[in-house]
Amino acid sequence: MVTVTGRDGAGRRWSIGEVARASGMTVRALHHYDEIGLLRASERTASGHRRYTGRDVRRLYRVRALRTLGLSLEEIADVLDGSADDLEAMRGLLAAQLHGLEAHAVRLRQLTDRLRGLLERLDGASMPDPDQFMTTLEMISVFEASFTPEQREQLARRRAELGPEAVEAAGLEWKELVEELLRHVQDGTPADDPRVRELVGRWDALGNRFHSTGADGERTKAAARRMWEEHSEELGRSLPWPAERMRELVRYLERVRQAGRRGH
Amino acid sequence: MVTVTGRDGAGRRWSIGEVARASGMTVRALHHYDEIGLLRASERTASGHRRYTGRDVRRLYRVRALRTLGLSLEEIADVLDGSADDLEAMRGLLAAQLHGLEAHAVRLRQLTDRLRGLLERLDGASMPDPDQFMTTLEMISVFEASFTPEQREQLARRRAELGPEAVEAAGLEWKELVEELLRHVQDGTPADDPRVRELVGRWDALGNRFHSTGADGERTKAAARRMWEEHSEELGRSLPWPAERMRELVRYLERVRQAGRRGH
DNA sequence: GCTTGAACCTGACGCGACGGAAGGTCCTAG
DNA sequence: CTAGGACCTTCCGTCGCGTCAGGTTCAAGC
Repeated sequence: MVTVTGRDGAGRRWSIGEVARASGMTVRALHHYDEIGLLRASERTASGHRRYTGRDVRRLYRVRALRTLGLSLEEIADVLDGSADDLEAMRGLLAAQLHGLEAHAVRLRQLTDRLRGLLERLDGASMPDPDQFMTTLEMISVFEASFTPEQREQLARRRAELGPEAVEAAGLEWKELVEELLRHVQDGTPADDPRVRELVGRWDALGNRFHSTGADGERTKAAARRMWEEHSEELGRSLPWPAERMRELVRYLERVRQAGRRGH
Repeated sequence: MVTVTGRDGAGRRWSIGEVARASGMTVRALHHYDEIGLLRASERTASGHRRYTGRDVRRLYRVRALRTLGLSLEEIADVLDGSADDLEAMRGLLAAQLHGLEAHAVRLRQLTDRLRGLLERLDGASMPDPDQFMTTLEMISVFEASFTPEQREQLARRRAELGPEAVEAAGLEWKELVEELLRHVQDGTPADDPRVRELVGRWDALGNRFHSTGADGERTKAAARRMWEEHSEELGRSLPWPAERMRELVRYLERVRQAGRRGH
């Protein structure tokens, strides 16, 4: 008198509401799965009500399990309809999913780190001016758009190697260089004047300290130069000098470097 | 002869294509920002082409910067249109964002851990049967639906405290209990028989080992019992006994416990 | 058989941040 | 004058459902 749940003829049938309550899904979700063909009720009553068989319910449990792993409904349909529950396909899918999630986690970590850093600076009361803060944000945005993630990481490593006081000192030296060069721009000092040539040499050396050597370093330097050329406007706004004068300065720098190459 | 970039009259205008190239956004995105009112070009040519002013471009840079922090366009519009760039509002928004992302990161970690665990089991070759693997997945899904995340963590901690060999031993003891009790079910042993009462006592003690004490532990136990009652079908499928007999066993257990309470 | 309330049905819109295509207008250089 | 590139608006699609709206069916009580 053993009731083997046969291929599909025998056994209980469940209404959509019963299935929903038992599985913790909503009726609407089941409707949706039916619509997209992921899980259709094997039978309908004469009036069109869905009747789910035991097989259907088992399939739903698999769907739900795979959903909690973050798979898309399409991926779930593919693997469930794959030839005889192919374990290899499943393995590949889960591995790919893990890969994607790990990549996502890395980006998330970077984001939270940046947010924490920003909030610290905000809390440090060292930034009382809303406009200055927004401008800092803009600069960060320019910075991020100009370098690849690898280059940014390279720059961060180099800064860490140099240490905070060296970075601070470099900032001060750079400030002096800007002041002096701005005076030369205003005075119309020719681009092949040895004095400005020396100043630009110090400028470039200063920049080099923050780049590593080798082909990667060169590419990073080129990206930095492009950033200055294309975004001197925005970068200038966060500096204590007028943006227009900074643009002129960048153009002047380029002329001095060219004169140096020709003179050599 | 200082050209102060006036309120809005003077200065360059940029076409949408120029702005897109300079900012790294797509023309379509700028159209979208215009549509939703986040960033509209201050002017139009007679024929309807957008002309962006310097102010517009500056706003775009802020939008882009805030987007890289993961804020929604609506949130960005709110802070940018807030009264005079309110720093407090900004702080609150960024703090909330950080909070949300941290919560997201936690869920992501749990997910990747689970995926890694599953893949290890798959690689361990200890699971050659696709159907068995799918059934394991279903059980996980039932398990996760039955307990709150806190309860799951509580159970995991308790298992770790007991150590793997104690868990293994408990599994074996439980298996024996099931076999003996199934025989009593089949033999129709009355629910108040001292032998089954003793067996059920051991069963409950076995379960108690995995729950912590106090109100939390009680709630976890209740959730476990509900899981057994409502999902003996699915749980039974992954066990070496027929589901129907497991269902009978669960009902029998309940009768024995009631008889015990009455007899006392 | 009738009524009533719960359960069920289909169809459609909405969300978020755009991508992409269709079909037309405008601008500029040759 | 013409070609082609830049620009315009409008609309559909994405993903996984939630949430109506408006109608039909079911099960129970009278």
